[in-house]
Amino acid sequence: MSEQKYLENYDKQEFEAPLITVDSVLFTCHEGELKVLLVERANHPEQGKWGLPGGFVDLQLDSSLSDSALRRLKEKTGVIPPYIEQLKTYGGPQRDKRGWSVTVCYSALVSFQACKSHIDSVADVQWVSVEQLNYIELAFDHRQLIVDARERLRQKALYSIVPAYALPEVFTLPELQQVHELLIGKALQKKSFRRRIEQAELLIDTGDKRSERGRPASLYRMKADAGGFNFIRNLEY
Amino acid sequence: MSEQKYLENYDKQEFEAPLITVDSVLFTCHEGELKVLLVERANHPEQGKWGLPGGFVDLQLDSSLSDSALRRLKEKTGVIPPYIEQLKTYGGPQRDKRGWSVTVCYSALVSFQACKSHIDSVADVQWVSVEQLNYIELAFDHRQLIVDARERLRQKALYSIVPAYALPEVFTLPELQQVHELLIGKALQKKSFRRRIEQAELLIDTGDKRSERGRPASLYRMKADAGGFNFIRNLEY
DNA sequence: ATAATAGTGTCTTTCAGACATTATCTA
DNA sequence: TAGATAATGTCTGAAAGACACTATTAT
Repeated sequence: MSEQKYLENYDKQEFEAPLITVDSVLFTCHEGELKVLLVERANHPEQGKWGLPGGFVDLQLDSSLSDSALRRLKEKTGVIPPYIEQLKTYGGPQRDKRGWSVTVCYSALVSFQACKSHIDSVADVQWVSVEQLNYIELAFDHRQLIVDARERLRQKALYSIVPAYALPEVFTLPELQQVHELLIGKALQKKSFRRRIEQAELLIDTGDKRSERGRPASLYRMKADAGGFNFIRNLEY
Repeated sequence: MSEQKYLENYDKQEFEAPLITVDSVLFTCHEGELKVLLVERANHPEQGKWGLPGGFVDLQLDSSLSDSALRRLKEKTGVIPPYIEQLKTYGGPQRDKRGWSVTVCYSALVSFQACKSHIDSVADVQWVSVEQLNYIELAFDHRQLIVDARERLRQKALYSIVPAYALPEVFTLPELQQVHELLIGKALQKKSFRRRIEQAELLIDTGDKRSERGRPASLYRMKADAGGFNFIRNLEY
């Protein structure tokens, strides 16, 4: 049989296939806390529980998996987050009551300000601090996905400045250090932190300063490729 | 409607879903070369081309995605590889002629010896050195999956001794260094390489030595948790 | 002036790079 | 003994940790 004949006769339904979804763990940093975006589930299964933004791939709308993740995040936040990375794919017969299911999980970062107005305007989307997560019942295995995303981001904080994407476009070095400390779960040496960022020339000094109690801090923005830079040596943990 | 009623009425076929497969890039090191396991495709599509070991998830046999990957690798090599890690998931409408498809890709390592007899006994499975890959037409986007797996393993070689899983259970330090050099694509300082492994106490000296031309080399085996260890400082590249 | 926060100076420590030297095997 | 390969000694350099010190604002 030729390949063409094979394709004409191919029946996608011949074998039972898993359900497949794409979910995202979207983090931000606000008021000194690390927060995750949760969505209240409008439909079964797990109706009424809170879970990660995501859903089935739309074969018409989505031309890639990251497209699908970004489409959902845009729906829920009003913006395309500046950082998204594929985390891991989870699959098994138990994680969804409808049957064998697979979810491709993404990890993303956005500033609180970028989506504040959009999120304030809807009732079924909220930022939840990672501390409060323990007191909320989450849908499916989403608690595990958040744990894994957090651990990955923690590693990133040790050898990159990717966490800067959880801040507004313009930020101070002490603010950035705070995000890293939140993720790593440990205080960092101011000097070490600044030194490595300066030496790698990852930030642009805007020339402006921000003042509130004490000496004003210089304001920086990330260079275009700064998110892709990895230090050769990790911070201690 | 109750969740129970919802589940009873749920029709998995209601929405068109992507095809979903699991593929693995299995590496080994043999005769100073890095090699990848390829399988000749018996069926359409891409019949006759060589591709990665993998296939559709079997909802009865597989209880997780890694199960599915390991089942295929066992079929093709006769053994369960000692190292497997999820690499990345690829999805889109173009990568498989049958339609929108997703593949969850794993990266794995095994010693050449462990599966030599099994692989020699079948005609549709072979080790191909990464150099030769350029001259072989590969199915789907498998060339890209191999490139990505190799790049990930290259990174691992800079901060871990995961590449040791591409060697037999017992190996010498010069052998291990050679695998790292193959992956990183650069000669390493003998002293630096040995020092970090010694200091981290990742290997057990078997007490035996292997002799062939020159001073005999000590034989080591990995400690149980050595694959999970990461150095805080990378080798240069 | 004081408190608060931002930012620097500088010494120590850690660990990889470089490369010369020594050790132990076979032919 | 010569050649080959394994393993060590040791100096240098790069970059993080520690922490005291200075700088700049508001009240």
